[in-house]
Amino acid sequence: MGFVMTAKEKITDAELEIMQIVWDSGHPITFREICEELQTGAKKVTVQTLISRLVEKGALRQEKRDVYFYSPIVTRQEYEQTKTEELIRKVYRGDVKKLFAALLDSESIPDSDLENLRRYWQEVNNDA
Amino acid sequence: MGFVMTAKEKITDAELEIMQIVWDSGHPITFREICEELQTGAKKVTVQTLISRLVEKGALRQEKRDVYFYSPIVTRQEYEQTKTEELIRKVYRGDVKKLFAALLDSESIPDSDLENLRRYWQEVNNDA
DNA sequence: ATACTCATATTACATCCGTAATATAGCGAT
DNA sequence: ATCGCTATATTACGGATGTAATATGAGTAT
Repeated sequence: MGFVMTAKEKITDAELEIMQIVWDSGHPITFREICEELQTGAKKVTVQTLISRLVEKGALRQEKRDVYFYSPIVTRQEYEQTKTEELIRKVYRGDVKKLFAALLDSESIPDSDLENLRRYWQEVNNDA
Repeated sequence: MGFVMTAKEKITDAELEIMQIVWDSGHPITFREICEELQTGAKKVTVQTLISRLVEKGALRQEKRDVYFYSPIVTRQEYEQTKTEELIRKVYRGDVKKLFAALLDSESIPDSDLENLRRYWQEVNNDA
């Protein structure tokens, strides 16, 4: 019932880059490691700000060892789910079929997936 | 490629409410009509600001008749497409299959669509 | 000890976004 | 001519966001 939703929905684009790295690494990681993985070219200080905000928001857990270690509180699945539902709700106004239609049309979708999806679409539209 | 993208991607949530109304009405509509359709409870002045910003951004066209009439420059399809690709790129990092997985798992998705989708998913995963 | 580097904290700052107050200009009722 | 309403324009303003400068304190190399 939308109780934890607040945190997940509020992760911003720049913060998401951080979360992706933490999610990818299956274990608690340090500031240093995060910086090493980051592709964005942001200054270290900037990365620190983003991490701090994620901790404030309750998206990351911070454990003090010798140095801070970070691990996700919001899981990747939760986040993906939230953002997907948000897309359906806001953009497609609840109509999932329209999302499918867009997927079928997408140029950013590779090859084989598309072909399968297309077949599926035919089926659905035949008995509808 | 990617030449008009700027405008579409930058339509914000509040602005999207306006676009949805303009898209729904198949013809150029006035400020008054937009206000009547809007559910958000925003003050008229606020609606004006949003419309102005949409015109500035090149999402809406403004024609002076007796009074201004607004019609979309960015189409609903273009917008849906852009936002969907954005989701796949940023959240799923290009992996469409993961989007499907999330759809299958979604509690916010109604009934029969889900059942069809589930079947499709089985097929795909059987020969993969 | 000194000078450097690195982790962390505090503060800054421009732009965007949601929301709106205020101002002006035209039209219709009196 | 005047009052009031409506359409449009201009300005405002707090919070979020992306980006970062500055400060501080601990550890390391010399």
